[in-house]
Amino acid sequence: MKLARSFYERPDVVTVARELLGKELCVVMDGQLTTGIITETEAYAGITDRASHAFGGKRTARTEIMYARGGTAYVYLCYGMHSLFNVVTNVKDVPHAVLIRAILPRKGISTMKARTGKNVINGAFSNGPGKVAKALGIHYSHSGLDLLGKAIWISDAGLEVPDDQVLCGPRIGVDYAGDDAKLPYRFCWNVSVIK
DNA sequence: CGGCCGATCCACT
DNA sequence: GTGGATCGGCCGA
Repeated sequence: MKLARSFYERPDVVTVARELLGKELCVVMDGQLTTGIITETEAYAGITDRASHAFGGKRTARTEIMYARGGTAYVYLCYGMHSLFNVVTNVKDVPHAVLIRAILPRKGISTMKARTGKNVINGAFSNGPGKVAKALGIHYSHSGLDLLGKAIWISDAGLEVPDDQVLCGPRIGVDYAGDDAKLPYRFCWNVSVIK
Protein backbone atom coordinates (compact mmCIF):
# COMPACT_ATOMS: atom_id res chain seq x y z
CA MET A 1 0.00 0.00 0.00
CA LYS A 2 1.42 3.36 -1.07
CA LEU A 3 2.40 5.65 1.80
CA ALA A 4 0.14 8.69 2.13
CA ARG A 5 1.18 12.33 2.09
CA SER A 6 0.58 12.46 5.83
CA PHE A 7 3.43 9.97 6.43
CA TYR A 8 5.94 12.44 4.96
CA GLU A 9 4.50 15.67 6.31
CA ARG A 10 5.01 14.81 9.97
CA PRO A 11 7.15 17.27 11.94
CA ASP A 12 9.96 14.99 13.14
CA VAL A 13 12.30 14.02 10.29
CA VAL A 14 14.20 11.64 12.57
CA THR A 15 11.02 9.65 13.25
CA VAL A 16 10.30 9.46 9.53
CA ALA A 17 13.85 8.24 8.87
CA ARG A 18 13.40 5.48 11.45
CA GLU A 19 10.00 4.45 10.10
CA LEU A 20 11.21 4.31 6.50
CA LEU A 21 13.22 1.21 7.43
CA GLY A 22 11.42 -1.85 6.08
CA LYS A 23 9.33 0.14 3.59
CA GLU A 24 9.54 -0.73 -0.11
CA LEU A 25 10.96 1.90 -2.47
CA CYS A 26 9.42 1.44 -5.93
CA VAL A 27 10.68 3.06 -9.13
CA VAL A 28 9.61 2.88 -12.76
CA MET A 29 12.28 4.16 -15.14
CA ASP A 30 12.72 3.26 -18.81
CA GLY A 31 9.61 1.10 -18.53
CA GLN A 32 11.30 -1.09 -15.93
CA LEU A 33 9.96 -1.61 -12.41
CA THR A 34 12.60 -1.97 -9.73
CA THR A 35 11.95 -2.08 -5.99
CA GLY A 36 13.87 -2.64 -2.79
CA ILE A 37 13.34 -2.75 0.94
CA ILE A 38 14.87 0.30 2.62
CA THR A 39 17.56 -0.83 5.08
CA GLU A 40 19.54 2.32 5.83
CA THR A 41 18.54 5.99 6.14
CA GLU A 42 19.87 9.30 7.40
CA ALA A 43 17.88 12.32 8.58
CA TYR A 44 18.86 15.88 7.57
CA ALA A 45 17.16 18.35 9.85
CA GLY A 46 16.93 21.51 7.78
CA ILE A 47 18.15 25.00 8.62
CA THR A 48 19.61 24.15 12.04
CA ASP A 49 21.59 21.13 10.80
CA ARG A 50 25.09 21.98 9.66
CA ALA A 51 25.25 18.83 7.55
CA SER A 52 22.18 19.82 5.53
CA HIS A 53 22.36 21.64 2.23
CA ALA A 54 19.63 23.90 3.62
CA PHE A 55 21.63 24.91 6.70
CA GLY A 56 21.01 28.52 7.65
CA GLY A 57 17.97 28.69 5.40
CA LYS A 58 20.08 28.66 2.26
CA ARG A 59 18.01 28.60 -0.93
CA THR A 60 19.58 27.91 -4.31
CA ALA A 61 18.28 26.42 -7.55
CA ARG A 62 19.40 23.00 -6.32
CA THR A 63 18.20 23.13 -2.71
CA GLU A 64 14.87 24.72 -3.57
CA ILE A 65 13.43 21.20 -3.90
CA MET A 66 14.08 20.60 -0.19
CA TYR A 67 11.58 23.36 0.57
CA ALA A 68 8.80 21.53 -1.26
CA ARG A 69 6.12 19.72 0.75
CA GLY A 70 6.80 16.29 2.24
CA GLY A 71 6.61 13.41 -0.21
CA THR A 72 8.84 14.95 -2.87
CA ALA A 73 12.07 13.45 -4.27
CA TYR A 74 15.27 15.45 -3.77
CA VAL A 75 18.07 14.06 -5.92
CA TYR A 76 21.43 15.73 -6.37
CA LEU A 77 24.81 15.01 -7.89
CA CYS A 78 27.71 14.24 -5.56
CA TYR A 79 31.40 14.07 -6.47
CA GLY A 80 30.48 14.82 -10.06
CA MET A 81 29.30 11.28 -10.73
CA HIS A 82 26.82 9.94 -8.18
CA SER A 83 23.14 10.78 -7.85
CA LEU A 84 21.91 10.59 -4.24
CA PHE A 85 18.20 10.05 -3.56
CA ASN A 86 16.42 11.79 -0.68
CA VAL A 87 12.84 11.88 0.57
CA VAL A 88 11.67 15.40 1.42
CA THR A 89 9.69 15.50 4.69
CA ASN A 90 7.71 18.04 6.71
CA VAL A 91 5.45 20.73 5.27
CA LYS A 92 6.22 23.19 2.49
CA ASP A 93 9.03 25.64 3.29
CA VAL A 94 10.55 23.42 6.01
CA PRO A 95 13.56 21.81 4.23
CA HIS A 96 13.87 18.46 5.99
CA ALA A 97 14.96 15.34 4.11
CA VAL A 98 15.91 11.68 4.55
CA LEU A 99 18.77 10.18 2.54
CA ILE A 100 18.21 6.59 1.42
CA ARG A 101 21.59 4.92 1.90
CA ALA A 102 20.83 1.25 1.23
CA ILE A 103 18.12 -1.09 -0.02
CA LEU A 104 17.61 -4.82 -0.28
CA PRO A 105 16.62 -5.44 -3.94
CA ARG A 106 13.24 -7.11 -4.30
CA LYS A 107 11.76 -6.71 -7.80
CA GLY A 108 13.59 -6.12 -11.08
CA ILE A 109 16.86 -7.52 -9.79
CA SER A 110 18.15 -8.41 -13.25
CA THR A 111 17.53 -4.81 -14.35
CA MET A 112 19.48 -3.53 -11.36
CA LYS A 113 22.38 -5.83 -12.13
CA ALA A 114 22.44 -4.64 -15.72
CA ARG A 115 22.48 -1.00 -14.60
CA THR A 116 25.18 -1.38 -11.97
CA GLY A 117 27.42 -3.80 -13.86
CA LYS A 118 29.71 -5.71 -11.56
CA ASN A 119 28.80 -3.88 -8.38
CA VAL A 120 28.12 -7.11 -6.55
CA ILE A 121 30.78 -7.54 -3.93
CA ASN A 122 30.81 -10.05 -1.09
CA GLY A 123 27.09 -10.63 -1.48
CA ALA A 124 26.24 -7.01 -0.69
CA PHE A 125 24.13 -5.12 -3.20
CA SER A 126 22.83 -1.60 -3.41
CA ASN A 127 24.55 -0.65 -0.18
CA GLY A 128 25.65 2.95 -0.47
CA PRO A 129 23.52 5.88 -1.62
CA GLY A 130 25.19 6.29 -5.02
CA LYS A 131 24.62 2.65 -5.89
CA VAL A 132 20.98 2.73 -4.75
CA ALA A 133 20.13 5.53 -7.20
CA LYS A 134 22.06 3.86 -9.98
CA ALA A 135 20.37 0.48 -9.47
CA LEU A 136 16.93 2.09 -9.45
CA GLY A 137 17.64 4.23 -12.52
CA ILE A 138 17.28 7.50 -10.59
CA HIS A 139 19.18 10.50 -11.99
CA TYR A 140 19.61 13.93 -10.49
CA SER A 141 17.42 15.31 -13.25
CA HIS A 142 14.57 13.48 -11.48
CA SER A 143 14.77 15.82 -8.50
CA GLY A 144 11.35 17.25 -7.66
CA LEU A 145 9.27 14.21 -8.64
CA ASP A 146 6.22 13.57 -6.48
CA LEU A 147 6.49 10.44 -4.32
CA LEU A 148 2.78 9.91 -4.72
CA GLY A 149 3.18 9.83 -8.49
CA LYS A 150 3.70 7.04 -11.02
CA ALA A 151 7.49 7.02 -11.38
CA ILE A 152 8.62 6.83 -7.75
CA TRP A 153 6.66 5.85 -4.65
CA ILE A 154 7.12 4.04 -1.34
CA SER A 155 4.93 1.18 -0.11
CA ASP A 156 4.28 -0.27 3.29
CA ALA A 157 5.50 -3.82 2.72
CA GLY A 158 4.00 -5.00 6.00
CA LEU A 159 7.40 -5.78 7.49
CA GLU A 160 8.07 -5.46 11.20
CA VAL A 161 11.31 -3.68 12.11
CA PRO A 162 11.84 -4.16 15.86
CA ASP A 163 14.12 -1.77 17.72
CA ASP A 164 16.57 -4.49 18.68
CA GLN A 165 17.38 -5.03 15.00
CA VAL A 166 18.07 -1.35 14.35
CA LEU A 167 21.46 0.32 14.69
CA CYS A 168 21.44 4.06 15.34
CA GLY A 169 24.54 6.23 15.05
CA PRO A 170 26.25 9.21 13.47
CA ARG A 171 25.89 9.98 9.79
CA ILE A 172 28.49 9.09 7.17
CA GLY A 173 30.73 11.53 5.33
CA VAL A 174 29.64 14.69 7.14
CA ASP A 175 32.75 15.41 9.21
CA TYR A 176 32.65 19.00 7.98
CA ALA A 177 29.47 19.55 10.05
CA GLY A 178 31.21 20.00 13.40
CA ASP A 179 29.16 18.86 16.40
CA ASP A 180 26.20 18.10 14.15
CA ALA A 181 28.25 15.30 12.58
CA LYS A 182 27.86 13.39 15.86
CA LEU A 183 24.07 13.44 15.98
CA PRO A 184 22.51 9.94 15.94
CA TYR A 185 20.58 10.54 12.73
CA ARG A 186 21.58 7.35 10.89
CA PHE A 187 19.40 4.27 11.06
CA CYS A 188 20.44 0.85 9.80
CA TRP A 189 18.30 -2.28 9.78
CA ASN A 190 20.61 -5.19 10.53
CA VAL A 191 20.16 -7.09 7.27
CA SER A 192 21.78 -10.24 8.57
CA VAL A 193 18.68 -11.00 10.63
CA ILE A 194 16.24 -10.52 7.75
CA LYS A 195 17.17 -13.28 5.30
C1' DC B 1 35.08 33.67 -14.82
C1' DG B 2 38.24 30.78 -11.94
C1' DG B 3 38.86 27.82 -8.14
C1' DC B 4 37.50 24.86 -4.55
C1' DC B 5 35.00 20.99 -2.84
C1' DG B 6 31.77 17.24 -2.05
C1' DA B 7 25.62 13.33 2.18
C1' DT B 8 30.90 8.49 -3.06
C1' DC B 9 32.80 4.43 -5.21
C1' DC B 10 36.24 1.41 -6.92
C1' DA B 11 40.76 -0.35 -8.14
C1' DC B 12 44.83 -1.25 -6.29
C1' DT B 13 48.58 -1.99 -2.67
C1' DG C 1 43.85 1.43 3.92
C1' DT C 2 44.45 4.77 0.32
C1' DG C 3 44.26 7.68 -3.67
C1' DG C 4 42.17 8.88 -8.08
C1' DA C 5 38.08 9.71 -10.88
C1' DT C 6 35.11 13.56 -12.31
C1' DC C 7 32.02 17.70 -12.71
C1' DG C 8 27.93 20.45 -11.06
C1' DG C 9 27.18 23.79 -7.59
C1' DC C 10 28.59 27.54 -5.06
C1' DC C 11 31.19 31.54 -3.86
C1' DG C 12 34.30 35.27 -4.31
C1' DA C 13 36.51 38.54 -7.49
